[in-house]
Amino acid sequence: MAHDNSPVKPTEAELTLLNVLWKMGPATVRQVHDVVSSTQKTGYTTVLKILQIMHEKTLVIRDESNRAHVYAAANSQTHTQTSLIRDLISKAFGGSTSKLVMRAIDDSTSTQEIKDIRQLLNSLEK
Amino acid sequence: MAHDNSPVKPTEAELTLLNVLWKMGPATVRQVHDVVSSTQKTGYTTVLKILQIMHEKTLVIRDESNRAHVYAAANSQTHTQTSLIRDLISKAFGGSTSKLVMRAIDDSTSTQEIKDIRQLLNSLEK
DNA sequence: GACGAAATACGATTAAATTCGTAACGAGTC
DNA sequence: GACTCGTTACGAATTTAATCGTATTTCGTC
Repeated sequence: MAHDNSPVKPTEAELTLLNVLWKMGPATVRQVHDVVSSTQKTGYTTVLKILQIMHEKTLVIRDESNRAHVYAAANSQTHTQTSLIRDLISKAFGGSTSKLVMRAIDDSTSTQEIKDIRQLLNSLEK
Repeated sequence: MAHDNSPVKPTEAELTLLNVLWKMGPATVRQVHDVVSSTQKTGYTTVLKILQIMHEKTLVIRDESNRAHVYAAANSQTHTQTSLIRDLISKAFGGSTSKLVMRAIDDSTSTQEIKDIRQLLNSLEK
C-alpha cells in the first residue's frame, strides 16, 4: 500500500525475460534462453543483448564472478506489476483505480476468476 | 462480459488523442491540437500525422466531407480499456484477472477509491 | 479567376526496441 | 601452450513510434 516512485517500465521483450527470472530465480543467459525459446523462436544472442541492456537500465542485477553471468530481476514482480498498473491507470483510466477494477471485473469471464475476486473482496471487508 | 477479439492496441501518443476524442466527441485536428497543446507542447502537424496514421490503422474514422476533416474514435473507450487490460493481464499477470485486481486494490491509497471499489463489489454480490 | 488563410499530404529525421551475426575472450583438456 | 567449446562483447540492420518542416491543396473573398 506504500507509494514509492517506480522508475521501472520494462518493454515487452524485457517483461518476457523478467517473467522467467521471477519464476526461476537467478539464472544464466542460457537458462533464460532455454525457457523462452521453448515458446518463441528467439536467438541466444538476442536474449543476451536484452539482458545486457536491462543491466544498463538496472532492471536486472548480475553476478559476474563466474564465466557465465548470473542474472536476477532487480525489482520484485509485485513492484513491477504495481508500476505497470499505475501506468495504465493514468494513461487509460483517467487516474481512477476503481474504473480499472470495474472494467477488469466486467470483462472477467471465468467463474473461477469471479470466485477468486469475490473472496478477495470478502477479505477486504475486514 | 462478452469476449470479442480486439485487434486494438493504440500507442501512447495515440491513446492521448483518443482520450481527447472520447471526451469531446468528433473533432477536427485543430480542436484536438488545441486540447493536447494546453498540456503538452506538441506541434499541429504532429497531431495531424498521428491522426492520419490512426486512420490507416482504423483506430479512428473520419468525415472528409468538409475541408477540415472530422475525426472520431473508431472504438469505444470501454472497448479499448478492456483490450488494454487484457493485454496487461496476459503479459504481466500470467493471465489472471484476480491477480491484477488484487494488485490494484493493494496499491490504491485513496479512501474514496476504496469506497468506490467496495460499492462496486457490493453491487456485484447481487 | 487570383489571393490568402488554413487545411492536408508528404517525406525526412530522430529515438527506441528488437534482432542477430561476428568477433573476441576464457577456461578446461590434451 | 594450442584447441575447442561456450560465453560475452560489439556493432549493424530493421522496425516502429514520434516529431515536425515544407509542399501542396482547398475554399471563401474580392
